[in-house]
Amino acid sequence: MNTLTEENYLKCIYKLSLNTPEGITTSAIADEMKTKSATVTDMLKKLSDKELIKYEKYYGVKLTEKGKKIALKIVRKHRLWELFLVKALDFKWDEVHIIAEQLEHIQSDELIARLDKFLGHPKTDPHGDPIPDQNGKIFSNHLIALSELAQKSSGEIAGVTEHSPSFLQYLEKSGLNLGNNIHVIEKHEFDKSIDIKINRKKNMHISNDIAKNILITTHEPK
Amino acid sequence: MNTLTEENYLKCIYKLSLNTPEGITTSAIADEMKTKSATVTDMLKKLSDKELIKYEKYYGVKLTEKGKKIALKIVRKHRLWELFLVKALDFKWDEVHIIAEQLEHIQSDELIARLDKFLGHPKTDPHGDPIPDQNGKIFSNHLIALSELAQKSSGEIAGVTEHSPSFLQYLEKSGLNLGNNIHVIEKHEFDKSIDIKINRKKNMHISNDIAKNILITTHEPK
DNA sequence: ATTATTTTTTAGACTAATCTAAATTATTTT
DNA sequence: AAAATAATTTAGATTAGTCTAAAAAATAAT
Repeated sequence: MNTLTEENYLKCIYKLSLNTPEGITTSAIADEMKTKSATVTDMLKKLSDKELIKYEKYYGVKLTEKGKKIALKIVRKHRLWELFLVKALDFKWDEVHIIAEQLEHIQSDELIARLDKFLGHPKTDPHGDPIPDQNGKIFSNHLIALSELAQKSSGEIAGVTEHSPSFLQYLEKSGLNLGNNIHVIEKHEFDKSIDIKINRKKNMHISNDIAKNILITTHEPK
Repeated sequence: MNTLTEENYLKCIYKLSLNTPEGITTSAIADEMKTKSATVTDMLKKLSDKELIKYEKYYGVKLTEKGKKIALKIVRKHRLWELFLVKALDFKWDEVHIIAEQLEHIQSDELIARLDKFLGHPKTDPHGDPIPDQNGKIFSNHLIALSELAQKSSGEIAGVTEHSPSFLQYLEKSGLNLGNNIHVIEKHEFDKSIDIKINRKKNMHISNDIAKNILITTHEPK
């Protein structure tokens, strides 16, 4: 079994590997974990001894299959708990992250299996992120950022790439919710802001900073 | 905030104080925590510095009001989570203790409040133990051990004082469930075993070892 | 292609929680 | 009441995770 800290490092490395497939740097991990590089180096040695990562000094780091499996299990637990908090306990989607960061470390395979069943074997969490299955497989329904959607075309909001409460609260206030249909009316060249129509009703103007953090599917979501 | 280990010591001291109101001994704690007396002594100093216990060398230990409040909050969380596991996730009552020991340390007052609401503000956990309220108040409906119930009198099963899976599984197999009506037909002097009738139907003979771990209320439980 | 800068690692130290062994205090026995 | 026994505390060591400061390696700049 791994310690809570080890689990958090694995999760962090997995998360970083989504954007940088090769050689995650020590400083990137230190940054994400809000700790110092020296601390990270020590932990990398430990994880390497356990064969959870492949680590070469001064080069960078990559999860092994074993490490990836553990990381995906933590992600699965995190997302199932987030959905539970929203669905069963009526939390709002911007309030659940911190609590799920604790719950994701509870050790019990039976518990995860039953939670999954309780929620009806969901495919995505409250932010639209896919929930890995028991084997760590992720159902990916190739999404694109709203900022990349062509003018005059449509899609549904399927997720977000930014999870801060302030961003999520902004979306909520603006009526931009998971599953909403979005039609791009016009894209403005100079600042990359766009005019959109939500659910064929409400018109709205949003900045590129917002648009690039909203994920769109051109098929039915969920 | 207190560490997980500190929380477990407080919970342990609280638990022991129910049977031994004054001066919990170092060795009793070491026994319960499955650790060594020297380790306990160190922790007692630490908890004493934080004013969570009153500690006098070579004498023993007692929770302060502050310490008791924290202990009761952990007990509250433990019992709410146990009930959640049984009610919502269909766990059996002998499977929930180990998982609840982890869940009880999740830090979020909002989470407890919502869990409590989700469960309908319950008064007792799946073992019949009372759930302390937000202020740490425990509703006590003065229970007696089945072994103390007089011959020819009746009551309902309201709880247990032993939580091991083997004991709970035995009860289940025998049809001795929370809320069942028990009538004492005869008490045998030589081995203190008793003959009972369950729910005015099934007759049964049980040993004193079993009877003394079953709690009875003479009024309606719950 | 040297030099300067940045990144990474090593070395040494600290805290929390634990242990064993030795010393101290309390309790029990005779 | 003194000796024997049991319980408790102290002393010193260990492991996990963290830090700062210094050394080493890699990268960037002139």
